[in-house]
Amino acid sequence: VFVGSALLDVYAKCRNLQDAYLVFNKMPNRNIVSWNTMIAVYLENNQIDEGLHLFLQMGEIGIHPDEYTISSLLKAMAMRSFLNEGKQLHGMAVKTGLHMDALVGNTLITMYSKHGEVIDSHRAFGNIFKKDLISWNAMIQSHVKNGRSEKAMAFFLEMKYVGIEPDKFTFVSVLAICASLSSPKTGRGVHGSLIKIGVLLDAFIGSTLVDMYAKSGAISDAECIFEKIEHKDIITWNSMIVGFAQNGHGEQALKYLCLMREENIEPDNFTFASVLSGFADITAVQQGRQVHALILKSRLTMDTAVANSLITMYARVGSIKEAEEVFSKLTAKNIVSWTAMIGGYAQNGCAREALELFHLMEDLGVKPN
RNA sequence: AAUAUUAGUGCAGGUA
Repeated sequence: VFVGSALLDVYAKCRNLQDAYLVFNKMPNRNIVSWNTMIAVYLENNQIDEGLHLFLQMGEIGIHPDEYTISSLLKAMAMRSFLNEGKQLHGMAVKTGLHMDALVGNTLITMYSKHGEVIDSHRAFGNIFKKDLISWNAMIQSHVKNGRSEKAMAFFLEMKYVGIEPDKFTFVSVLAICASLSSPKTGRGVHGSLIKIGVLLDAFIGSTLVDMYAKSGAISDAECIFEKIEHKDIITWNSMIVGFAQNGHGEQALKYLCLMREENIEPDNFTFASVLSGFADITAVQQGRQVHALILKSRLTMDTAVANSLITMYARVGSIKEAEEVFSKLTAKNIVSWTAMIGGYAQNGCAREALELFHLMEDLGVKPN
């Protein structure tokens, strides 16, 4: 059984669903770990129904779920449209007392948070018998994601007060608060304490710092951190590039796009949307067209955000034709696409076109915001 | 001895 479960997990980590199921099926004896592993495999591969099915099967043959079973299911229920199922599972957990378990409780915090239910999230936190570091991290993150910076900060202070040492997960959340406050002072303080504690400057924490300083308008601090990060990943580069773009340094953003390509890091849609938005401010047409060409040449399929940036950029420089072309080719238009194009017409004195497009949008059932 | 829970980046419009 042990070997079988281990093997199962190996296939699971290799994303080999069929082989994992074969192993599971051929196992002479299955224990709770075998079931948990197999259920988790399905859930992680987005086969939610199969996962739930297996969960029911397990119950039918009289194997009781443990905290691992419940938490992996709850994690999957954090996705949209699964709130009810999540609540049912929560109910089951309460009956068996598993909701007081940290593993289950932590997952509940996150599940409710992702559904925007901060109060239930907080309740789940309160019900955990022995709160651990992850409980606090999840709770802080829950508040951050639901736009409650002060609450998040309060939890951060409280956790330190009760003697729990924050880790890099904690700091990522707290730095996100600082970024949203645009307060370099607070950010520097937090930065100082994470150094004190000895958190390493990896790509994750580094990118968060770059983002925080950039959003606080301290672009030179952001650059300074950026240089110090040894293993930069794509998000590190993107954070720096957005930083430049949002602080009115479109040229720098472009320069860093070139630099990252020289380092053989493939720009993604985030990169391009950021660089282009930087051009919209400085009305740099030629560079914008170059980047546009670069996108078309690359393997990347541009997403809506990139197209929207192109529309805005072309509209800003008065090239309505090019904006229209991008707009018409864009299949997955969202409200931003429509607003950008309508606004583009308006700013170029095409009031009639703007109105017509607005009506077309409504006719297609897109609601204005 | 095998399974598990928390973290980072982008696009339009808005009164100083």
